[in-house]
Amino acid sequence: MNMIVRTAKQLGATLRRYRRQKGLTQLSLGKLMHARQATVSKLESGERGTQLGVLIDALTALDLELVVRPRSRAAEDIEELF
Amino acid sequence: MNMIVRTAKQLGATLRRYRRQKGLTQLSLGKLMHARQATVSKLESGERGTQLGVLIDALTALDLELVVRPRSRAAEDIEELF
DNA sequence: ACGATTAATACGCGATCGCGTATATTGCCT
DNA sequence: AGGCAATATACGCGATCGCGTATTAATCGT
Repeated sequence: MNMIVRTAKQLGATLRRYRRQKGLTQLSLGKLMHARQATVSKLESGERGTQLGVLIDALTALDLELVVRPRSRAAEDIEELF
Repeated sequence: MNMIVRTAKQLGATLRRYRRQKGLTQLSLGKLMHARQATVSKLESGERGTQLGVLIDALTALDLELVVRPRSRAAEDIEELF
């Protein structure tokens, strides 16, 4: 279940999905990454203003990693799902 | 050439690599994404404080996408390269 | 339907962003 | 070595972050 992400909203939605999958609440995840529940909320809602560090901390806490790669044509179909 | 990224520094280095590969300078990329050359510089240097929107704009301008996925054990070996 | 957990939003604060502009500093090429 | 392009830093400014704390609003299970 690897999620392709091109926008802040997609990124937020993806993180939320992984968080829930791990049975975490915004509060518990926030504690893991030393951030407030409100901050997690903003990140997941796809606010572009959020700091990069918050994203990195979330990835670490959720045991996720990023792959950066050229955009794939195939992915464009999937994009609609968001 | 898909880059695995777990830290802000790795992310910056990866973006720089892709930018150069496309023959762009920080200035020209900055114009594409409506940001200053200095902002691109900060992003590539891996400053965690950079805003998420800047990253997204850079990905768009460079025609890149992100894949979010569980951390792979194998990737840990490669990590040292950074 | 109702209480309880979870998520979204608010206020004031200090810190820091990206901005325009400008100036070091570095790196490359002949 | 010299000169130019590319990158890193700096200043002041307005905007916005994440923070602590708290309060709505939404979601869930029974």
